[in-house]
Amino acid sequence: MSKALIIDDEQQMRRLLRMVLESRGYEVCEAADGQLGLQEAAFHRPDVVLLDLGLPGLGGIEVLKRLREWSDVPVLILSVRDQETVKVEALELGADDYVTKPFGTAELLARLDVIQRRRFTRQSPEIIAGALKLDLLHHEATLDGTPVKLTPTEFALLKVLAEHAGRIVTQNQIVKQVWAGQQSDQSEGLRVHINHLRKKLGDSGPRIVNEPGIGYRLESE
Amino acid sequence: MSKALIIDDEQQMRRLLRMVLESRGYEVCEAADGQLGLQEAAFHRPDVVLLDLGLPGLGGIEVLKRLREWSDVPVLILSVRDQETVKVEALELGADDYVTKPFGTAELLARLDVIQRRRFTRQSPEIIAGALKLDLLHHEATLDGTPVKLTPTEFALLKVLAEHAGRIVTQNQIVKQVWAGQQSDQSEGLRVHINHLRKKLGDSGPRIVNEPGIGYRLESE
DNA sequence: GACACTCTTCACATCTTCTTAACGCTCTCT
DNA sequence: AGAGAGCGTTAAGAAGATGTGAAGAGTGTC
Repeated sequence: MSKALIIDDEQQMRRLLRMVLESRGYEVCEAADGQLGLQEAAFHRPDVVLLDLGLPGLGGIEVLKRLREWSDVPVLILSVRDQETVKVEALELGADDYVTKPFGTAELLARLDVIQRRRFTRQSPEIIAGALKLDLLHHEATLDGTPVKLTPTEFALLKVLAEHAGRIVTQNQIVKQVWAGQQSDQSEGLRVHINHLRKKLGDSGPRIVNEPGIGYRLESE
Repeated sequence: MSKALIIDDEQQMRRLLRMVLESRGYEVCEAADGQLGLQEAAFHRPDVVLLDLGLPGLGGIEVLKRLREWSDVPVLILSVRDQETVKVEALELGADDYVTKPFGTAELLARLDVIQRRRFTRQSPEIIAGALKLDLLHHEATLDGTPVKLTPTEFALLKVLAEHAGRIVTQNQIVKQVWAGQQSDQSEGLRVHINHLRKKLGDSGPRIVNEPGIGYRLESE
């Protein structure tokens, strides 16, 4: 049975969520503010976290940031409309998805399913983008079946791009995910590694195109 | 209520499908060949498409390919046995699932439910104003589904306008939000960027209207 | 210690984007 | 009609971002 942690300051919302989740077979625990939420997360080790962005005191973003320092637990953001900027920030920090209040229970459960399933699918860890295949388990990359030798950072970088193949990935997002937990500005080195990747991928594979001022995109032709 | 589009050349099959779908609460529209199907899809914007692979003229595969050029709508393939190669091709082109004729209504509805739910996967925070869509996470703008290339400031500017779509935004407000944290007076350059945006949005998209002496307004329509 | 490998840093060339300035148009007020 | 304000449009230089090669620092292996 899966454990879910609800971090929300409104008691009414917590009660609603608990009902919905328990009816789906989740084991539920609650926290009324960010500080308590982090403690609960550390203690109960939930399988999924539902996090309200509009927390008093320790804000939702801050909670997510600290949580991500030691945990990969899937996080579903609960937000109200017109918090677009905050939502973007949350997703960049590694939140898995979000729902906008007020939300339908069907949608909530569907999204929970998705991010839970993503967890399990990671056990057959492969990312495929056109002719490119990344074997996450063995840290091996193949292009049209022939292996490509990549260094650890190159692999991590390519992984981020391939996960969002076809879409733009912000330099911020890349740096945050590839050099997680480092403070020094790596945006310089990013260019170099992109350069190396492009050479190794050659002409046959997917192209890494730059969107000036924004980030990069992996084009699977 | 969800809208479903049936693309099949056999009238009998269309009638059967319509009955099943309407009993489930779908709003149904039909097309007897691929060409019409694409037109219907563009016009009615269905939430799900049921596509027969054995279409005369413009084949099912071709229809799917063209559909996917501008739409992410979930597609359920209807095929007869022994079309394995074609089915694989369809799935690779972005079809979501298939049922083999003859099929049971229960199975059909079940699969519809599944691919409908998949619509929820991975939501990005976005602003929508008519045909225009701004994906804030990926910094991507699309007009009727086709991507529009915007520079960072253009994107920021359009974001401010789209957030208040239909209402007037003062030049002051625009400048403050787009060039936040800069002191130099950008109200000159604003005109230039508005000009660029109008060109890129073209005639099909929402118009940027000037309110003399006040500011600008995005007319969604 | 020599070597191979990787990551980072720097310098410079190249390209994109931003800003500035200039000019013409339209509208309003006198 | 003329003057001025506000806006649309265009072009060009400035500023900024990216591509690319190479050199040095750190690491682990033999």
